[in-house]
Order: sequence, then C-alpha cells, then structure tokens
Amino acid sequence: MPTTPLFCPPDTGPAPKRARRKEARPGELLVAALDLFVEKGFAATRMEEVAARAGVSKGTVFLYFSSKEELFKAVVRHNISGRFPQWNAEFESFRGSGAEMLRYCMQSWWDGVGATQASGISKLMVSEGRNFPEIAAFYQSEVVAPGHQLIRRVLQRGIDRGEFRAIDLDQAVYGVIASMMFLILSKHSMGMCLKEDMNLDPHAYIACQADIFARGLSREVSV
Amino acid sequence: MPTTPLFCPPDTGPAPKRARRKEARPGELLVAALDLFVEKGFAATRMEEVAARAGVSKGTVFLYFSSKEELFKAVVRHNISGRFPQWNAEFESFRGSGAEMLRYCMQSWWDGVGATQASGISKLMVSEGRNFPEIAAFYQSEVVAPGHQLIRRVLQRGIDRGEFRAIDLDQAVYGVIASMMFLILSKHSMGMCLKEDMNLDPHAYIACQADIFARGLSREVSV
Amino acid sequence: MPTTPLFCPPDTGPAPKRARRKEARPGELLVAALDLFVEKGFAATRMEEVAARAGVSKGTVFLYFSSKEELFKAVVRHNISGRFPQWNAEFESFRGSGAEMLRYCMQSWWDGVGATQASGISKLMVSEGRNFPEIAAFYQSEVVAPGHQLIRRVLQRGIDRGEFRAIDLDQAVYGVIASMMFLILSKHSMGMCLKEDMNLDPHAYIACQADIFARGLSREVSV
Amino acid sequence: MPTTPLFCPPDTGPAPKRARRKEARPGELLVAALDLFVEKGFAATRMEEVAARAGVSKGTVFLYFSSKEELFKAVVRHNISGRFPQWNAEFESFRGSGAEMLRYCMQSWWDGVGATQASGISKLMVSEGRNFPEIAAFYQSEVVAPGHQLIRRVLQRGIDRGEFRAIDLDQAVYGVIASMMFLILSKHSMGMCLKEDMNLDPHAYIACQADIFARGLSREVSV
DNA sequence: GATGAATGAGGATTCATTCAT
DNA sequence: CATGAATGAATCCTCATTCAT
Repeated sequence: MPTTPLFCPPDTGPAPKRARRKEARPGELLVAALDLFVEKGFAATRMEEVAARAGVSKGTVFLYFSSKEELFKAVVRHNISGRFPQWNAEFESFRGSGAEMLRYCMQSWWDGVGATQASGISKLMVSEGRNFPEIAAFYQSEVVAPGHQLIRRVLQRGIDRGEFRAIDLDQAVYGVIASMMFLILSKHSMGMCLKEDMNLDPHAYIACQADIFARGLSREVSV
Repeated sequence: MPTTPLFCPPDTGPAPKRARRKEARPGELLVAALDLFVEKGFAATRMEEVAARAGVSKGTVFLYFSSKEELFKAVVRHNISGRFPQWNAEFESFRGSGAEMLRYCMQSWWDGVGATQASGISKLMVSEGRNFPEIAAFYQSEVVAPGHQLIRRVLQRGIDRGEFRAIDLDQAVYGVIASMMFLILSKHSMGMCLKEDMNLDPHAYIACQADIFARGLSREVSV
Repeated sequence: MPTTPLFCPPDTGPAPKRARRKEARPGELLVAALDLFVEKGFAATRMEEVAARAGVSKGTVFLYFSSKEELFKAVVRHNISGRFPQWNAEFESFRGSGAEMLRYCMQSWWDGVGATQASGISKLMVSEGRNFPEIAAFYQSEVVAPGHQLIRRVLQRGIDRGEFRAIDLDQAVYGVIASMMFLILSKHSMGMCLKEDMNLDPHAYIACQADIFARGLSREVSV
Repeated sequence: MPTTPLFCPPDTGPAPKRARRKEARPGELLVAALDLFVEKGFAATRMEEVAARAGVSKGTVFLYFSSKEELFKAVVRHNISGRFPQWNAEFESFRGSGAEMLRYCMQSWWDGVGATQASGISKLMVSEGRNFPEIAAFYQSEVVAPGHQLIRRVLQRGIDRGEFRAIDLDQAVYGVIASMMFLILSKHSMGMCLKEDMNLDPHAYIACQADIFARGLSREVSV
C-alpha cells in the first residue's frame, strides 16, 4: 500500500545502497532532508545533497516532492509526533505525585521524541518559521498547542492534588517547555548554549530540572 | 516597560540621494543586516535587501564589508555584549537575597540585552552556528562561557549564604539559561514556542521563572 | 592551400533543444572558448558568449568547467600540441639538406598547427601570460622548451653536415621562432603587424624566411 | 601651457609623492596606464589601480580622461613614436653598406623605442587590437605603415647598391619586423617565447639577426 | 580642481527545476 | 520510474562612472 508516500514509517536501518526499494524512497528522502535542513537550514540545503544522501539522483526527489518547499513541508508534517493521543491516555492512567509525573513526562518525551531526529523539527521551526508562516501555523496547532495543553494538565493535576501552588499556569508551562527546548537546541546547534567543551547528559539534566520545577511549584516551600 | 523598540531608524526625513555618511553607514548596515539575518537567516537574506533597508544601494554594502560572510561576522561581533565587566561589578556590590539577585539578573539582562535586537544574535547562533563554526566558537567564548560563569556565581552566592541547596550547579545554570533562551526565541521566532495567540509578558515571565528557580533551589523545602 | 578553415562547427541542422551530448560538449565548449579568448582576451570574454557560441546555455558551461579560469586552463591544455614525439621522429628520418629541413619544418608546423585555431594559444600566452603565471609556466615547458630544442637540433644538424656556420645557436633559433610568431600574430591580431590592406600568404612567407635563414646561416657566403 | 594634456613629454623620473604638479598629472596617468594595460590587458586593468599608481584618487583620472576607453586611446596616441621624420632624415644621410644600415636601424630602434615602455603599445595592439578597431587602424597608419615603408627603403637601398638580391621585398620586410616584434614580446610577456630561464640580450640578438638577414639577402651566397 | 563615497549596470556563479533518454 | 544533462532565474560581487563635498 504505497499510496500515502508522505507518511512512511521512519527509516528501518541503513538502506542497502542502490536497492530498488521503491516503497522506502520517500521515507529515505524525508530522513535525508530532515538531517540537512536541521544541520544547514532550508536555504543552505541543496536538493542534490538531499538526493545524494538518500542515494538517489537529483531528478528523483522531484518525482516525490514537487518543489523544495513541498519537501520541507512534508518533512515537517512527517515528523510531527502523533503521540498526543497516547500521551493523553497515559496521563489518565498515571499513578504518582505531581513531581513524579512531571519528571516522567519530560523523560519519556526525551526518549520518544527529543532524542530522535524528529526533534530537529523544533529547531527548524525556530530557525525557519518566519519564512514559512503556513507551516509554522500548522506546527503551532499540531505540536505547540497540544503540548502546552498536556503540560498544563500535568501541572493542574498537581494543584488539584494539593501538591503545587496555584500560580500562573501558563508561565509555569513555559518554564517546562523552555527546559525541553534547551535540550533540543543543545542537540541540534553544536551545543550553542552550553558551557565550553561540556557535554550535557539529558537524563541528568531532566532529572535536575524536573526536581527544581517540582520544588519550585511546591506548596511546601518558603523562601 | 520594555516596550520601547530600541532600533528604530533615526528617520531624519527623506534622505538626500548620494549622501556621504562614512561614519554612520557601517552602523546602519549592521542594524539592517542584523534584522534581516535574524528574520530570514543568513542564506535567505539578500545583500540588496540589506542595502535597501539601510537606504543605500547594493554596491555600498561592499564598500564596508567585503563579502556577505564578513558582514555576518561583523554583525555578530558588533552585537556581542561587552557588559560582563559591568555585570561582574554589579555582582560584587549587590545587596540582597539569592532569590532577589537571580531575579534582578534576569530582569536587567532582559532590559539591557534580551529586549533589544542584539538578542537576535543568539537566535542566529542557534540557527546558523553550524554553518559558521569559527564565529560560533567566538560567540561561545565571548558570550556563552562568561554568561554561564556569571550565573554560576550568582547561584553559588546563594549556596554560600545558606539560601540555596548545594545541587549540581551546571545543571541549575542551564535551567536559568533555558528560561532566557526561551524569551529570545519567543521574541525572534514568531513565538514559535508559545501557546496559540498568546503574548508573553517578559517581565511577568521572568518574575515567575525566577521565583520558581529560587524556590526550587531553596533549602527550606519539604516535598 | 591553407585556406580551409579548420574549426567550422559541424552544423547538423537546427540543434534540438536540450540535447544531451555529454561527450561532445566539452570539446565544443573548448573550441568556442578558444575562439573568444583569442579574439577578445580572457577578461573581455563573457561566459555566456562562450555558451552561446557553443549553442548551450550559461549554466551548461559550468557543468563542465568549474570556473572561467578553469575553462581557460582547459583551453590551453587541450590545444597544446602533443606533436613533439612525432616531429622528433621525423627529424631522425629526414633526408635532405639543412635548408630543406628548415623549410620543411616551418611549413609542416604551419600546416599542422600554425594554421589552426590551436595557434591562438600562443597569442593567448603573449596576451594573458602574466595574468596566469602557472599556466604560462606549463606552456613554457610543454611548448616553448621542446619547440626551441627541436629547432636547435635542426640547425645543429646543418652545422654538423657542414652546411651552416657555427654561430650562436640560441639566437638563431629565436630568429626562426620570431618568424613563426609573426605568422601567428598576423593570423590572430587583425594583421596588426602587416602593411595596410595586405594579406600574408603563409606558404610564400615561410618559403622566403626559410630561404633567408638558410642563406644567412650558410658557410658559403662572402659579404 | 597645459592645454594639450594628452601629449606631454614622457615622465621625467619618479614623481615626488603627492606633489601638486598639476601640469604633470596627465603624463603620469598615461605612464601608469601604459604599464598596467601592457601588464594586465585593457579589461583586467582597473581605473583605481591606474589612479593609485599615478598617486591620485580615482575621480581624478576622469578629470583628464572621460572614460577608460579614452584613456586607452590617449595612451596609444601618446606613445606612438613621432620619430619617422627623424629616421627618414637619417636614412638620407646614412653612409655605409646595406648590412651596416640594417643593423644600425634595428639597434637604434631598440635603443630609442623598443627598450622603452612605449614598445608596450605594440604588445597592446597585438592583444587588444581586435577590441579597438578604430585605434588599431590609427596604429596601422601611424606606425605599421611608415615602419614598413622605412625598412623597405633600407632593403631597396641595398638592392640598388648591388648588395642585396632582388627578392620579394615585402616578405623580407616582414622578416625584419618579426625579429623586432619578438624582442618586444620577450620584454612584455614574461619572455613567453624564450627558452626556459634564459635571458635575451637585445643587442646581441639584434646583431645576430641583422647579420643573418644581411647574409641571407646577400647576392654572394650560394646554398 | 581633487577627493572618495555612492551608484548600478554587468558578469560570474549557483541551484531549483525541467525533460529527453 | 529513474536519471542526470540542460536550463535560466536569482544572487553575489566588481568596477566604471558620477557627484556632493
């Protein structure tokens, strides 16, 4: 059923060179394009590079994507996580404190999305969003808004359970998102935000940030 | 009241054709170029646009900057804050709690740098750093490292004063930086990270984040 | 009968648009480029003209030569005669007097090289050599030095046979080369050196010069 | 009387830097321009270079020459030897054999013209003549034709005196001119025509060539 | 006059896109 | 379908020329 070429499953290991895996083509192109767009930006990425990295010829890219901009849009669409239903379900069934939940959310986001190339999409949106308002709006509604909403529910649950203070929820959510964006940017921008020569251990980082947030939101703190 | 946009062009009436302004030109060009590089990225910015925005012709840009890349480098160099000496001095003389100091730091960073176009440099580094490793390294050593160090001293001071817990300082610093990066990206990326149709009040945001951090680091917590 | 122009384009009817001629292109481009470089000089030749004369579009030239300078170098390299082995072989087997040999050499050089567009390379080296020291050195060692050596051997043979006087060989060689350069410049520089409205018949010219040289070098003179 | 700026006497030694020698300006510009045109060709010479070498600013060149092409024409006109009247007078009064006269002519041409920068004009005409048909025609009539005529008279005199054979005079003249052109090209083209690493002693060269010509034209030769 | 900042037409080069094979 | 040669619009950059000072 190769009729929906845009939403192929992510690449299944290194493609055998020159194999005529017609079904896999678009997927391989999307992977190659994502890598290059994230690394070099939209304008600085050449279609021929994308083709070369996917092991096909220049012309072939246009067989699947009518233009560079369409390729870009497809890359974004393809890599936008459709995990919110699953995450919402997990939210309902989660047993544990607000602090535990917050930490669990951040960790599983990292393991499932942040650590993968898909997180490059967020860097792309930061870098190129202004050049692609339409696709930015799509990203907004498909990723940002649901993500914000989910984190908001996590914090609200903590408040409802009497664990967290009733503070401005949106601001608090932004704090959590900021932590995650920082990880993404560290991953995709040469650690542009990191102290010189320092590696960032994502799990330790998340543990620490989640802890700070939980304590920072706790009712039981006196400064 | 950080609403006063800092980089409005002077606008001294309809500029005379072929005006000779050797002193003013480079600065005007750097302002125009910063705006465009931040808005569209390096590759997508045309030199002629830069010229037009600065009110000069194509050729004039090359009179002052030998190439597009040199212009880019000059933009970065020119906008890199030399405020660290002043900030370090302020650090020494600050009187107040760790929480107050953290908040003060973040607020005055915002008012002095974050709210200005200069903060676009950080977005540029995130977006283009990989394409300019040399300039990225410069940014690293001139901005990231001193900034990290300064925040670290702020937190260490809190620990020394018995206000903050002795946690992994680097991770904590990253949390603070993450908050600030988030503001920058909100400013320069169409609020790509923000909940739909929502404006971010930087001062309120900073107040909230500083509060969360201070409480999150506080010794007086029982979770 | 040196009137047959050597480099007429094949002219196979109106060329089909977008013809694919990977094999033929470089050669066609080199021919077109040689013509134009010789006619107008390197700097005054536009790549688009070269393309047009070869019947292709601007971009196609860059498909085969990465820059104008590379095209120039390729033109020189391509047109540098590899005839010295053959000529040296002919030298060995030649039967005849020194005068006959000198004349034969000059005539066959003209028929094989001088009369073709390839001789434009010499004009190019005169005109542009200083702008391309590297390629000039290449021309030196591949053309000038072997050519000098060959003519020297011709004259030395005449001396050895007792026909020619033992004079400063290098100077004599220069005289022969001067004659040939004059023909080349006449061909490629609008007869810049010729008497007004006068055509130069190369074969008659060579016959005369060879005769003068032979007599001028002869032992049997009483002045 | 600086009203005929184009025909100033050749430069009188190195001009004192920045001296306001208004009268000398055009002459200095012509010298600088000749050097550069000969060295790099017309198209590759920048007006600013000419200005710099003459010690004035870019704009000043246009004060004296309305365009680059006019400058080029002025350079040619200025450097075209007006010596033919003098040389013709010398011809009339010369006492000596044909061989002596030929040699004397070539030597004094070299000393008076060939060895000076003015001879660069000939290289210029070879290199750029096709791009400047008008100026080429001027050169033709002012230099080539009179020069040819003069050499012709020299040879004819030898014939008339019974020293030279009655051969095709034009061809013989070309031989003499070829010798002289060779010297010019050696001087102005990196010795593009010379054997590797070999210097050419012009006087020895001329002595040798004149000798070969004289003998070659002599009636008393038997090959 | 002299200067050199400013201009903008022109030319080299790139690269998304097309299309014959 | 796949290829990659060919195209030409778009962009960087140069430099002859202009002109305000």
